[in-house]
Amino acid sequence: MSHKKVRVRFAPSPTGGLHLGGVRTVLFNYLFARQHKGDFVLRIEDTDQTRYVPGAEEYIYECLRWCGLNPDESPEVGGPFAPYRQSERKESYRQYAEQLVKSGHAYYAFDTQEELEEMRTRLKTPENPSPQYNHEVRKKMRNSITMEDAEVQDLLAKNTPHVIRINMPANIDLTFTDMVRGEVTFNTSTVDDKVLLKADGMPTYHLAVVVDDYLMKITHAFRGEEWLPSAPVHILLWKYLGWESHMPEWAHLPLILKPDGNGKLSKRDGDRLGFPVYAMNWTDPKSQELTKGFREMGFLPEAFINMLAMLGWNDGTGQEIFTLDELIEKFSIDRVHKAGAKFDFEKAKWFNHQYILHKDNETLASLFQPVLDEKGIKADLPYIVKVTALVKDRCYFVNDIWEHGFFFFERPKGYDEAAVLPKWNDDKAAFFSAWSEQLVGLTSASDVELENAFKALAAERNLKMGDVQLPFRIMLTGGKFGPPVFNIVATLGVEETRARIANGLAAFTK
RNA sequence: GCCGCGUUGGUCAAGGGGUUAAGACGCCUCCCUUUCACGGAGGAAUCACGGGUUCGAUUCCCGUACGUGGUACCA
Repeated sequence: MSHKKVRVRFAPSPTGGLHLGGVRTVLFNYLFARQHKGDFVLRIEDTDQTRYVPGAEEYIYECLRWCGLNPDESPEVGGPFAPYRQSERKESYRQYAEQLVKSGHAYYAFDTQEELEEMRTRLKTPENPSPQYNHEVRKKMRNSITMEDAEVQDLLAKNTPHVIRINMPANIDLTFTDMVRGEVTFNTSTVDDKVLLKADGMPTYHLAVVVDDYLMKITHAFRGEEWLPSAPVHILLWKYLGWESHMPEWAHLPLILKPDGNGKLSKRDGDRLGFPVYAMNWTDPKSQELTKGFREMGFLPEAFINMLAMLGWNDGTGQEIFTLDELIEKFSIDRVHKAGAKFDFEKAKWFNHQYILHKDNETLASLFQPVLDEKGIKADLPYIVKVTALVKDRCYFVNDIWEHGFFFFERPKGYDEAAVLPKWNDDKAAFFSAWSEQLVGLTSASDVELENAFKALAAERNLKMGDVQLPFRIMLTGGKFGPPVFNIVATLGVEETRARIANGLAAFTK
């Protein structure tokens, strides 16, 4: 078992944007595979044809590319176990379902939707609000257990719509070991006769996941905790199909919850609370509704991944910033938390901030350039790099470079007059005129030289630095913000600075 | 309702029979800075409750409460 090559899979159904919990599942799969020199496969679980959403599959590929978590095998890149799209494997499932019928572990059921509904409403009581099609109920339904063999054969011969259901044992305790939770026990009496093969011939998730994990030689299965209650179905299927010794080890990952309580985080919460839930922007092809993504919000993929890794896992040392390679090296499934975690967007922002702080200015600047392009502002890269270096300290997102440095690209549209006017006087106006003249000779001065010259001039005219530096800043930026004044001057250049002094002087001297 | 899983500051969490119960985010104070950040130093704030077991439980066991997931021909 231990010498088997590790193979893991991420198996999303292409029904919309990829949720951050999904990306975390990808991450854990990926880390585990890389750490064990194994394979990471992407399998598309598109067995529900009624939920097919165009574009969702391509979106998933793009997400994984952006995150840098590329699969070794997938519908896109192929692989030795192709096809990787379950709809294309349709034909392979029926035989296994039939095999289960033959061995008595499954049966044909001919109940119509209406009959099922009727059964549920009839059996529904306050004590049992959701009646299940189980070992008791099946005795009163239309299936190959209650009907005569001849009748069943007849219905089958006439192509009567039917499903195949698992025949859950009435009362056995099923225990298995989960890598995250340890021993977990279920009694089969509490689980229903799940449909294995639908009337349209497609398998349900329950059958497909077992058959494909077997066929694709999956050794470890990671999935969200919401799957835990159906684990007994899957385990029994492995057993009934005769593959028990090949069954993967299970790991049910804790859920990511809403920040304000009450359930799993959903895309609606993002809209409601103002942060992304999907990895990238997703536009619903039907409604054209746009759901915002982390990528477009200005998250760096490394930061996004790092943040996700810490949601439910830590290495025990207190370290929080990890490169992907470090994560591959240090990740361990026994250090995955059992309890769900409320998502904290403030912490997510902090991660991105850390990555921005340590990212080189050239990369940041080129990521920022499109923002300028969009605004129709032309600036060359070296200049953007200088600006980036000056403002990145206060940026949580790449896009924030604009918010904190817009005045490097356009002149102030207005001034914080309340901060200047009350203390404005002729002496100060004269000082700035003189300073502007002096600047002509300082075209290649450094920020420090500029500051010294400014200080000397102020002293000469009996003005305190504090009295003139703030007005100067406001002339240049419009307000009480931005990097150190003389860095701004050095970046803007003498010519532009003089123009702004002139404008400021005009505005303040009314 | 039933079944499963869980519960350490507001949030993420380390720890796991004897500790001043780490650390991070956020919040607050101060220093640096004649803006704001960055950086630095501090601060407030935690073992859900009740029973056991034990010389001793935050830690182990059992209950309760609460949270969360499932209970589909969805995944």
